[in-house]
Amino acid sequence: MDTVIEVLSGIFSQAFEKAGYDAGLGRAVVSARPDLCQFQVNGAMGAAKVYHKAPMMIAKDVLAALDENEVIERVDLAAPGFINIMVKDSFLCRYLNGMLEDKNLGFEKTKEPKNIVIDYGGPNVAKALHVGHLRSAVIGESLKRLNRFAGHNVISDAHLGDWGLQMGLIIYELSVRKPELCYFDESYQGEYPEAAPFDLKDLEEIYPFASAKSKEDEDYLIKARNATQELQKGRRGYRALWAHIMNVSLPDLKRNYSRLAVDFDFWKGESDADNYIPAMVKEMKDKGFAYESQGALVVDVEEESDNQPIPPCMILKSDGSAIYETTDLATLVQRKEDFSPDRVMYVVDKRQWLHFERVFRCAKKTGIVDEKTELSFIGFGTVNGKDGKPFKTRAGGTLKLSDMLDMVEDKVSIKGEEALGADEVLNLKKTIGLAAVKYGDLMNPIESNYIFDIDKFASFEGNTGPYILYTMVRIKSILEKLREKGVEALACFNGFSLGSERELALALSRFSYIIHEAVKKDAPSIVCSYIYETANKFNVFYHEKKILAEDDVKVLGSLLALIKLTLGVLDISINLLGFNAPERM
RNA sequence: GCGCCCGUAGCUCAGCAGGAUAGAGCAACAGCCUUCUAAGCUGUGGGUCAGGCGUUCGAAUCGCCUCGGGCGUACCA
Repeated sequence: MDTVIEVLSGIFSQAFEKAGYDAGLGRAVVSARPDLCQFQVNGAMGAAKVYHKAPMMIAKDVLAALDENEVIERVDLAAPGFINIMVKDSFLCRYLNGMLEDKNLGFEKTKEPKNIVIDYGGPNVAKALHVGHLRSAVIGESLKRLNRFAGHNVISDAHLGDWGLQMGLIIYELSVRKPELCYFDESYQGEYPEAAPFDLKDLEEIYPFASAKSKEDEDYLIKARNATQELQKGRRGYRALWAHIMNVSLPDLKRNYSRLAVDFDFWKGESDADNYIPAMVKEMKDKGFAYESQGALVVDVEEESDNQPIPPCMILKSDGSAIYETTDLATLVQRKEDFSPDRVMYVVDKRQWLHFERVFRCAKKTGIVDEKTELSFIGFGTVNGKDGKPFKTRAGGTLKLSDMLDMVEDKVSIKGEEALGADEVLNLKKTIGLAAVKYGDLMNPIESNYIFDIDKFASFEGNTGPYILYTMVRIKSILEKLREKGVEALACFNGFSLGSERELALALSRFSYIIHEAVKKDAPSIVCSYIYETANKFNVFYHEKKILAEDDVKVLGSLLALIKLTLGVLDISINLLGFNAPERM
């Protein structure tokens, strides 16, 4: 199904063309003045410049050229050249009935599916997920779902941070604490123990400790770097420790992501790129791209058009070990082999812009990816605390993601809790809390910083995830009662009696357009504003009309269709955002 | 230094391929539950869109400048 905007744009483009103007001027948009019209076309004013003619004259020409159709109820002209459009209720009903019959509510999948790899999550192993990891996970998951819904073939990859300095830091710190372990004995020839010499709690303490120490103690940092290098070169004991770290850490990461309803097709990491590094480096050298500079191996990526100095892309550090540019490049080699992607999206902190700019340039320059492969940097803003600085707990530390979720869930109070089973209450808290957190994040444009205020997140009033869920639960409750009355089959749009009903219907008719926009712009926030508006319009209508009290069968059919479609729109939308609604709350 | 981002209501933020009267939420105040869940709905107050200049019939939106804040700027990720 074409979207309503497309239908109107089609009609007006034809009219512009027929009247002798450029067809592109006929683009319709949703009205900025709902008191005057439902849609508008502003092309007459744009055309005035090009055709040296008064906008109103052009608008009149267009009006005269308008073909008869079953869509438009009325067109008004307003100074200086606005074309204001009202559509026929009959058209709207036909359109909405079409949506109702389709499982995707009239949304058309792309005719040119792409292979898209989305790289998000990016957790460091051996380090608890904290609120800083929230955005990548939540945004990436939504972009994955949006692109899949749009018909693309999407592969999600967590891209674990498991090969860099953080591993060397842990290994070195362990060697300081427990030098007697066989892993550090280079002459050791036997099998290493199956059990790790540490547990999750130890790891969560060791990494921050080592990381902090390396920033103060240069000698310590050098030793950690050495450990990193030896790990990468394949020192047996270190590889064994690395495997222990992975085994201890990964299940916990998976638990955490699962709690966020975030899942990955692949849990590959930087370490998986390791096998691809030697050949990649050799090729870059052979082709003359990579050269030695200050002891390190680099590829120049600066371009003439740059308005700032762009440092070269570092392929190997001066000690020969890999840096995150190396692993990101090698990962592109791996992804090309495994998935031949048309597009690779990186959902990462926007402060990493320059890093990815260099990686992308280097990948294209050296032919790791071809020119037409789209490499997208989806940089998100920082999560700040109330003070406007990167979020910290009151004690000054980072807040663990799981603790944050616990806090939000604790603040969810369920009405009539006594009447429900303990399990249901628990599930409700999880469902509502997750909606609050995800919606609270996704409603912000990706690139914006936002202030993470736990009280605000848990307040659940106004424009929040729980508001959307609450609206859906209201609809489900009515539908359930109508099911009991056995009238559910009547659902069919055949007209509108109330203004609020038509308002809601118009909002529903925009569903496909909104999803297309969100996909095109990589912007889940567009879906959030849309469902807030839709839920709000439903609630206005809800207060105005007692659906269960309606006796007229035809009217009831329309009302039923309206709320069913509202639920459908909200349901698909929140699923694309990455959360679900309960049956009651 | 160079570059990028931001500055819109008391607070937190939308809006920015120029378009009509700049929108939400929170907070404040006033209403609405014998009737489908009040986590809701209605209304009121609140703005030199940081400031200046320019382009345009029209600028929060585009360009230039100034002021304020944040971030980035080869061996962390």
